[in-house]
Amino acid sequence: MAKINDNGVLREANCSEELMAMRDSLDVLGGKWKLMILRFLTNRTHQVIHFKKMQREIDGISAKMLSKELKELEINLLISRAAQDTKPVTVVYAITEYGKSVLPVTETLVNWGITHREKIIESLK
Amino acid sequence: MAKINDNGVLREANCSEELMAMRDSLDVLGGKWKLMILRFLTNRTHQVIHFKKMQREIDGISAKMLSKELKELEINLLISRAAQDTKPVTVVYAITEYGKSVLPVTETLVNWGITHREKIIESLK
DNA sequence: CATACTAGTTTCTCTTTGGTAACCGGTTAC
DNA sequence: GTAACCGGTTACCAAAGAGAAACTAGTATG
Repeated sequence: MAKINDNGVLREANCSEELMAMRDSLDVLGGKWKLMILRFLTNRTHQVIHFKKMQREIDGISAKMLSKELKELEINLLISRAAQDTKPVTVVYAITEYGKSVLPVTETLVNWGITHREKIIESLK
Repeated sequence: MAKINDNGVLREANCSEELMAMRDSLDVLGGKWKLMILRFLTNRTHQVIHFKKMQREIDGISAKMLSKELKELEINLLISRAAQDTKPVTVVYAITEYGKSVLPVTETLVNWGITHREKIIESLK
C-alpha cells in the first residue's frame, strides 16, 4: 500500500512507519527473556506452569529476572497470573489470548535460529 | 514432528530445542538496533545507503551505536560494507542475501507492532 | 527441631548498554 | 582561511541489565 512510485518519497514515509511499529514491538517484547517466556508458555498450554518449573526449564534464567519479566508481561496483558490456595502456595502462569498473537514472532525466530545454526555448522566444514 | 504423545515427555525435548534456537537468534539479532537496521536496509535495496543517511533516518540512533551494530551485522554476514573512492569518502551499506532471510522476523514484528498500537488506542477509548 | 518446598524479594556487585560531545583525517565549497 | 560534509573513533559518564547469594514467609515432612 502507498507504494505509488519508486523514487523513494512515498516509500520513505511508509518505511518510517514500519520502523516505528517495530520499535513499539521491541519495547514490549525486547530484552533477553520475554520472547523466551512467551514461547515457553505457548508450548505448554496443556500443562499447569508454576514459577519454579519455569525457572528450571528456561535455561539460565534467575528468579530475579523471571519475576521481573513476568510482571512486565502481565502488565502488558500477554500472560495471566493466578495464585492458588494450596500448601505451599502455588502460582499458575499462562499465556493469554492476546499473548498468543505473539506466536508468529517467536515462530520466525525459532525457524531462523535453526537455519542459522545449520549455516554456522556448514561454514565450519 | 516428534509429537507422539501428550504427556509432555517428547514434547518437552522439542520445546527446549526450540528455546535454544530462539536463544541463537536473539544472540545475533537481539538488542535495541540490529533488527531496525536490517529492516531499514531491506526496505532500501533500490537505494544507495551511506552511514550518515542511516543515522538520519533511523530515529534516535547515535553514530557510536550505528557503527558498533553495523560491525556486528557485517561479522555475521547479514550486511555488506563497501568503501567508495569518492570525495569525501562514502561507504555503501547493503543487506546481503543471507540478511534477507531475516525478513520474516522483521515482518512479524512490524505487523505485531501495528496491531499492538491499535489495541492500546482501543483500550484508551 | 531441622529440613525442604513454593514464590518470590533484597542486596550487592559487575557488565553491558547507551548517550553526549569532542575529535580526527580528508575534501570541497565559499 | 574557514566552514561544512563524510565516516567514523574516542573519552567520559549514567543507567539499565543481569547474576549470585542471602533471605523472607508459610507449610509440611521426618
